[in-house]
Amino acid sequence: MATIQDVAKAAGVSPMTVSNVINDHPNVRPATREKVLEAMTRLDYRVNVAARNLRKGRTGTIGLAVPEVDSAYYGLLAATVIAAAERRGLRVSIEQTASRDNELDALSLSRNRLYDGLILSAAGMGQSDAERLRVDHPVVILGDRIFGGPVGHVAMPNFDASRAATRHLIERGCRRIAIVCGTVEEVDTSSLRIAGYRKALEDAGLPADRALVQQVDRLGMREGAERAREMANGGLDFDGVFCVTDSLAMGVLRGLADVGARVPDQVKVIGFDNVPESEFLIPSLSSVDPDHDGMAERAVDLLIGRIEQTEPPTRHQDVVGGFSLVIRESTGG
Amino acid sequence: MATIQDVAKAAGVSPMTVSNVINDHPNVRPATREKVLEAMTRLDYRVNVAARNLRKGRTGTIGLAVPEVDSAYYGLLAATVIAAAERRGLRVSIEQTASRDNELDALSLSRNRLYDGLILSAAGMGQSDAERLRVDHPVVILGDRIFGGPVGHVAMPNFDASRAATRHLIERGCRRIAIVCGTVEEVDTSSLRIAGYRKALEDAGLPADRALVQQVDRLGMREGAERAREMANGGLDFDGVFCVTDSLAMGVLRGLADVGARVPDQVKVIGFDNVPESEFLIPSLSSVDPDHDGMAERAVDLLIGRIEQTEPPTRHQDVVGGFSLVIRESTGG
DNA sequence: TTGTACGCGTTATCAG
DNA sequence: CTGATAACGCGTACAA
Repeated sequence: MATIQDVAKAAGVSPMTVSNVINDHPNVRPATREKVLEAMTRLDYRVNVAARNLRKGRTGTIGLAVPEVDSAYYGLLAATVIAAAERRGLRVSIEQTASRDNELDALSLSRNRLYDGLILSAAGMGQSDAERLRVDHPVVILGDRIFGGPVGHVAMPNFDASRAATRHLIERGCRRIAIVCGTVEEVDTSSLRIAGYRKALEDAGLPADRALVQQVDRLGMREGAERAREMANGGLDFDGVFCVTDSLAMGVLRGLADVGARVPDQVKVIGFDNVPESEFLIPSLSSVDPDHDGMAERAVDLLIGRIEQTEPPTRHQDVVGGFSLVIRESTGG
Repeated sequence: MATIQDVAKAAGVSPMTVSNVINDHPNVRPATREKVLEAMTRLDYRVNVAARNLRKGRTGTIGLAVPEVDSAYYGLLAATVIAAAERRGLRVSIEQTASRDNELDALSLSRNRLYDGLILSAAGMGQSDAERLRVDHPVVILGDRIFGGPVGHVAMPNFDASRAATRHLIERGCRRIAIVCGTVEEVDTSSLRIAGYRKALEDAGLPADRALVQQVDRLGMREGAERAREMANGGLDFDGVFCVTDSLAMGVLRGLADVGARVPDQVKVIGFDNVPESEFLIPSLSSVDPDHDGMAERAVDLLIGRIEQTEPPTRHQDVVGGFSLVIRESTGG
């Protein structure tokens, strides 16, 4: 593999000149530039990014750490972040954190030195881990659970959006509304969404029946389907379901179909995330549409601010995204 | 940011000893090791991966380049490759190629020097690009289109699986079977799947009606839905649809619902990829289940072989994966 | 336009 | 056997 020195020698110039050509620096005579370019193609030269990164201390790449790469939501999130970063001239490398011990690996792991900064979509991280985030590397959390840590933080409008989603079900005539959510340990996505759900019930003067709060281990389709069947077969009385993710909702729709419950006639269902699939389900799924683009933009901007040092790296920043409701067939369209 | 020198100084040893401690090399007395570890925590030392990579010429990470990160199939693919690589002690960084000029960027781009090797899931790449793959870097193509290039290649069982899928529709009584596929330019996924489809029709003595070959720009849900509606509204006579991806099939199911066509009674639908969503659709989607795990394993193994130089880096290797049919409601399963 | 030092960890070589 | 010293990987900032 040819080095910049080889090219320099072949072109009869100094390594520095080759570097100048590569980086489109001015002050290189056209003739010289030609010679260098010719030598580069002849030797099939490629810059050694490791060397460049080492010297520059910058990589032009940010990392995006997500719990899973194979869920609709995180796929959407990744695509949105990539688009936002690209508009700002940054590349994105995605890494999956799930199979490793925990998300903190992605931070503490020296690996983050390969990135100018890291956007971390937290899932299994708790408040207690917040302090461990006190790294000198630029980090922005995209998601929930972490509050007040020394990092940037772009959060979903969990409470308000969940309240709105639940209110929508109420407006459509539901009186016994279940929520399917994750197990609640501390302040996290599920607990905030439950709070919004409860608030909406309270606003409407509906009783909060604990039996209607259905917690599952994973927020996946399978868990949604199983739980929906259990709810129906177990004789639970409900006429609406608010699912804290669309994946859960997809499963719930399927589970309800399995037990012969008609949606939206007998049960109305609304999800959260508005993943692309929602529009094409049968019935199509009503969902909370968080402002994915806006949140991704904000996350990238926050991160750039930290990278550029315009923000003290350990300062806390908090941003909450907007949302809208997308009403489709599953709530009577 | 502390360097290894700083740690050495703080611990009163040489940088070399620190390096030995970091890398668990023997020949370090426990007492010395302790001193070094203490200094490391005290200074909050993190190895500079850029420097290490530069020196070692290895990163322990492979790249995975996919056209999109937000489709069910590529998400699944990524998760599978990550799992396979992890079993072999390799990390995976995912990059999206779609928004850039073309997949070749991922190769020619110097960036690949950050990875020990690259698994490239080709989509827009044609035979003509094959030669440009003649890089000295370890590359394995996971997908289709490229044949005989100087790279490893793990292909889907396109022909056989498509034939089997179509045959399945025939066995279920379909006589007018449409195929929804991508636009065909050269030897690619769609053309191979069309060939398998045609072969199955031929085997059964069914005529090949060109009107039943429905080509769409993108293999996405929206395109599937639109096309299904057009087919039905346009008066096309069909009682079965083979979609070359599950995403297309999801859209087709939705499009058929829009026009009131009952699946599987009036029209049977089968997809390709067996993405996780398929199981939970209503109706659940029959699909070709390629041996994702096996293919990912093979791809990673091929790549490792090239990285370890046990294979000449420019040698061509070809592997075709296995498959099975998963029969669900959409074909009367 | 070029020489030189530098970024930082590791490999090779050498001394205790 | 433990540890130190020096050179190296390769591209770039800065002074010349």
